Amino acid sequence: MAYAEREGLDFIRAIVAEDLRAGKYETIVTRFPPEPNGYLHIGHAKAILLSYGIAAETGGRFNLRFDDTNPETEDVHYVQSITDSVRWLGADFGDEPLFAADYFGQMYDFAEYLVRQGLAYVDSSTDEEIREARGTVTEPGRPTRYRDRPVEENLDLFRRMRAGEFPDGAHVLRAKIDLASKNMLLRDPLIYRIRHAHHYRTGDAWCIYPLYDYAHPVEDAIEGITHSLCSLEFDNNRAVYDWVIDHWQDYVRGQGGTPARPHQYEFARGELEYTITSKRKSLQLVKGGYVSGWDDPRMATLAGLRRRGVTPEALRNFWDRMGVAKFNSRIDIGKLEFAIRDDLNTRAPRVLCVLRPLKVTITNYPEGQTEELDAPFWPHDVPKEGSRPLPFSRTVYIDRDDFMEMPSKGFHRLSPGAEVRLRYAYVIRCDHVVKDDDGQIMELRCSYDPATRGGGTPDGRQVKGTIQWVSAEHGIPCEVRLYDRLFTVPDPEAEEGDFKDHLNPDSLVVVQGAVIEPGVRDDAPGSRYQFERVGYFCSDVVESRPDALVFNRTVTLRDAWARAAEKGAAGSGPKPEKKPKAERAASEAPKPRSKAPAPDVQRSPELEARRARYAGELGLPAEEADLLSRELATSELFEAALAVGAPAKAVANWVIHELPREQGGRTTENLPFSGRELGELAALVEDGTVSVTGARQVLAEMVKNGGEPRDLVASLGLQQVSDPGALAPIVDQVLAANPAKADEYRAGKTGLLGFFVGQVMRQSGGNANPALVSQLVQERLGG
RNA sequence: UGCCCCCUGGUGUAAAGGCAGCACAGCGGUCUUUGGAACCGUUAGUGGAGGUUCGAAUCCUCCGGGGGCAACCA
Repeated sequence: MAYAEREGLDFIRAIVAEDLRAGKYETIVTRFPPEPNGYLHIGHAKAILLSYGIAAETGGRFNLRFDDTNPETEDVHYVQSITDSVRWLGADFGDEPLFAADYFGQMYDFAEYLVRQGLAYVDSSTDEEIREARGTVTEPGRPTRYRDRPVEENLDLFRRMRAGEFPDGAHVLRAKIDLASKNMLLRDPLIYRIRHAHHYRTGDAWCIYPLYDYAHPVEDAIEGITHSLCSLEFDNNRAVYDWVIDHWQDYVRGQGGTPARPHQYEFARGELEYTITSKRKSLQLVKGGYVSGWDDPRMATLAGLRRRGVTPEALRNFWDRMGVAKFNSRIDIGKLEFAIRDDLNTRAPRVLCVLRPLKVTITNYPEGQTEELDAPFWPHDVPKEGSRPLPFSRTVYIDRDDFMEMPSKGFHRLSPGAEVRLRYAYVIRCDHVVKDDDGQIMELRCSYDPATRGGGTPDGRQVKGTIQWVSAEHGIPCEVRLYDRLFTVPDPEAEEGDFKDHLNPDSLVVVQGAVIEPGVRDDAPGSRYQFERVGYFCSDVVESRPDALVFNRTVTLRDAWARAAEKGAAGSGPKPEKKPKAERAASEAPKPRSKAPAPDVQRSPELEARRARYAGELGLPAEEADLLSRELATSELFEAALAVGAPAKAVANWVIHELPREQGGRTTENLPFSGRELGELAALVEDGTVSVTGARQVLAEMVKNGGEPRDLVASLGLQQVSDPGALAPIVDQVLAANPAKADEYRAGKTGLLGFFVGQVMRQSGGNANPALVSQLVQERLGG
């Protein structure tokens, strides 16, 4: 992955690339922090692969850290399965996983520090009291009567909590942040609670346990994590994360250390159509016997996928192709299937297996004769070597689906009187259909063409169909498990009622009595194959044995014939309508308004008066008057800028449209320049001294370091060039350098105007008059 | 209901204010001893309305839609 260029990188990798470029970190450290209370699923794979991938690509480190701060739900059994899955995926986390529980001592010490700093307090309210005092989304919270406890009392109580003097729930430790915050999570979050519970790792050493919002940032800081990646729903938690980290830094510095400064970034978790990932619901499937266990090949768990025959590489490629963004979606299951096929195509040797055997007697093949045909394991386009001898005899099995007594149009396999090729063997013709008394087809009597040994047709005749077969005498019976999607609807959890109502009754079809070529008998458990024309399979690691082979279908082959047949079938129409991405089209879309309505903004009388003056006396549009008078700081800035003398409209544009872009995270109050400078900048644009493009560069510099606009224009060399005589040569040069594009433009691709203007602007160092350039380009190109 | 995040073809995504591109799916074709694979071609998109700008998917505003937050879970 090219970190030198950020183009094409997902937004998180772009941030990492930028941090690396800026020298913010020497090495990138990421982590995957599962709670050991369940199995990993395919969505976790995305998170693991993202964090691990970034570390690997940048030569950094990746930690697997168990976030085991809740003794009541966690178990060492999950530690094992999660560790196995992460290793299987190929995410290298060093020798051993890490455990949050190992940091309990440091977390406790830091908590005492917070107490001593007056940043945390022991609240002895009941949980209902705390919840009630927290307020609601529309009302601020209120302090409980313990919020202003003296530091010494807090410290004493906290130490006694830790010493085990109190029962569960008697007290909690809370961070003292802001009870009135619009962000509910900042309303004095709980950071420690009392739980006299046995912890799978620390035993009974602790009876107080830290909560997520406190524990997680501390864990990250202790490990020196640089980029802490998590899913979107933790967005609101980032404010607490940063609060904790900020104080952690003070704490560590106070001890003479140099603290790490991790940052949290959120991305959309990966969800897949036709699967569920909820721990609770998955457990229902397991407990209720709907599946055989957490590693049932139909489960979206990594254990299940693995048993189904999916490789880690397929998963890696899949998630790589999916990318990373901030939009929650459910991914088309077909994309996963593609990635699996794409991977297995070059990985799985081809073998012959007949799922539903139909006996074929080759009447002109000598009774008792056997011969061995050489059959390659790989098709011509897979660059791998190897073949095996395939025994052929007078009686073979073919799949019942490959014979049609009354062939439909376009069917080119076997039917009465027709020819088909037995893969790697001979061309046969069906002479006679043998039926039982009920009319069931029992056997086909065919003749073979000895000249076609190996499958070729020396006479050049066309044999369109080629089918798989197995010698009856040599083939070995086996069980084949055909797995399909577990649910019949793309989003089972979103459906009304019980998600189990949407279980696919055909998600597992067990085929007994299939017959496979003998060569596979002693292959290792878990071996993967393509059963030619059928699909990708692997032998089941748990239940397959040489004398009782069991194969799991990983994925079917893409099947153009089946698709065409389905399409031709009576009125089957387009496939089940997909749920629109978002029911966005409120089709009776109402009221296009010419002017956006001013929202209800509570304004002080003073600001209200200003709004009226901006709209009236200054003649600004209502929307701009509204925007300028919402906050005092903005209004003050505007007024000061106005005093310089530039037109109100121009000044308003800079305050409303240009400043926010450059402002970044800074608040208007904290800008290193005042309204006067902004007004002067606007004036410089008005009198043509600098172009808007150039002025934006000046503004960016002003936001960063302050300064006088006029001086900056000079020092940055941004005096606008509006002389056609000076610009024309550059325009001509750009046009001459891109003759093909010029032709395209003349042919009607007018979108290229922006390209040409952009090129000229770049070559002129950003100080050409863009309107003039645009005009020049259009003149030259006959626009 | 307050705050926060998000919205690009059917699907997943790219484009740091300057050519809307890639992949899957679809459709059509070539090739083929797998109705597989590969290859070629092709359909289709910036939620809406305003604004800023020479130029907007990108910046501003409003509207619409999706998601998150009022656990002593993570």
